[in-house]
Amino acid sequence: MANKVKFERENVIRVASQLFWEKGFTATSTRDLQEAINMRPGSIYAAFGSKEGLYSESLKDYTVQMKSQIDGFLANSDSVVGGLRAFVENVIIKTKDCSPSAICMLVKANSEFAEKDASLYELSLDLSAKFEAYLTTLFAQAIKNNELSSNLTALEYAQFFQVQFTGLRGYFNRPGVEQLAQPMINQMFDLIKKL
Amino acid sequence: MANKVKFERENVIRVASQLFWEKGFTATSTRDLQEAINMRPGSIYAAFGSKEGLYSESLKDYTVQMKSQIDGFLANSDSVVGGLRAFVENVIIKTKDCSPSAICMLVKANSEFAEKDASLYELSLDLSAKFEAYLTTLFAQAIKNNELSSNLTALEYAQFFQVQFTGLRGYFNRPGVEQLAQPMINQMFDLIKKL
DNA sequence: TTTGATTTTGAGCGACTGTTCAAGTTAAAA
DNA sequence: TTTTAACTTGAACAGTCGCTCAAAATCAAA
Repeated sequence: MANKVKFERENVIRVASQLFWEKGFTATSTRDLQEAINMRPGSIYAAFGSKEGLYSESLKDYTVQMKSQIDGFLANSDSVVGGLRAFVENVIIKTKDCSPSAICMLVKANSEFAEKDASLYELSLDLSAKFEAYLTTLFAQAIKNNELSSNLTALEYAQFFQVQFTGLRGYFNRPGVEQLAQPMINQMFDLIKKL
Repeated sequence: MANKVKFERENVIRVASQLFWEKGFTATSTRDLQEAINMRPGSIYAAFGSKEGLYSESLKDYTVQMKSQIDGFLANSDSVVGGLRAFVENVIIKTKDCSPSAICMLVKANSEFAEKDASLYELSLDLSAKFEAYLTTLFAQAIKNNELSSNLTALEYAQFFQVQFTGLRGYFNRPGVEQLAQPMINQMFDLIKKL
């Protein structure tokens, strides 16, 4: 054997993720990254292959973090819908100011790569599909628990949730509308229960 | 006097707008633009000052086009809500394949510039606010016409519309979900009428 | 036809891009 | 202690970026 890898891979990816999330893929230069993660080009390219490779890992890690965040709120809630509501409130209200962007990194990726960059476009589609599948299992559980009616399928609830959540995050990506967040989240969950 | 301006300014801006809309500001190079609008650097910089200047004009033109598109649908509809529904269906279903992106250029701008580039960030916020004000006048008319209840203010309807519309456009920015568009638009307008 | 202000051209500037790789450093194995 | 494979470093490469400006082209006015 030989020298161990000095940097902590997970931590590096998390820092890179923050930068990519804030600035987007194209607008983030490798020199920005070098400074943020404190690695020299050679090490970065040995570990991740390319800027695209590092972004790819960052985006994957982002979705993992988001899922585990939701799981956390679900564990501390007595209902699925309550857990999701706590998650939405946390993202839109509580962690708004310490987040690199109000807009979901996955949504930003979908927007930035649409039809262009083959590999990253495919990745963002794939991760989006997997997240929708995950949400669908949650809503299936909510229906099973009689938290929600069976008028809609679990997938339809998941779709409505995504549309509403993405729309709200986009809307609150501007200054001076903070006091509208809670009422609009209330409206969102009122609607979900009445669908 | 002297030589006349050869290019047609409006047309150039419209072509540039398509490119910026598709690729985003950062990922669009001045050489991409040169080719698309068939102008050499000197002419572009004489006419628009900078890449940022051309983008600025493009984004402004985009919102003008969007407004006049809505006005067109309103003129051909017997109700405000009907006109808005025709507009939404046109954007999400009918012109989806001939549009540079499924996502609103203004939303893309809000996402790309958030907290970063001062001037373009301000511009995108300003245009967003003006568009919301425009929408609010439309919903005020709809309430006045008894198309919608007075449970919500015109502004609240406008906010709900934007959240839903933006969310839907983001959701349909992926392949293979086309057949869901009409039902989800129906759901959106059912909800608006029941708010 | 000549004039002259205006517009267009495109070579090219300096800065920055993603990436490479030879040389240096590290620490487990011998 | 020496060896050696793994890892880190940072100068530097070729290409692209936004942009400039001297020279050429253009055309209304004289």
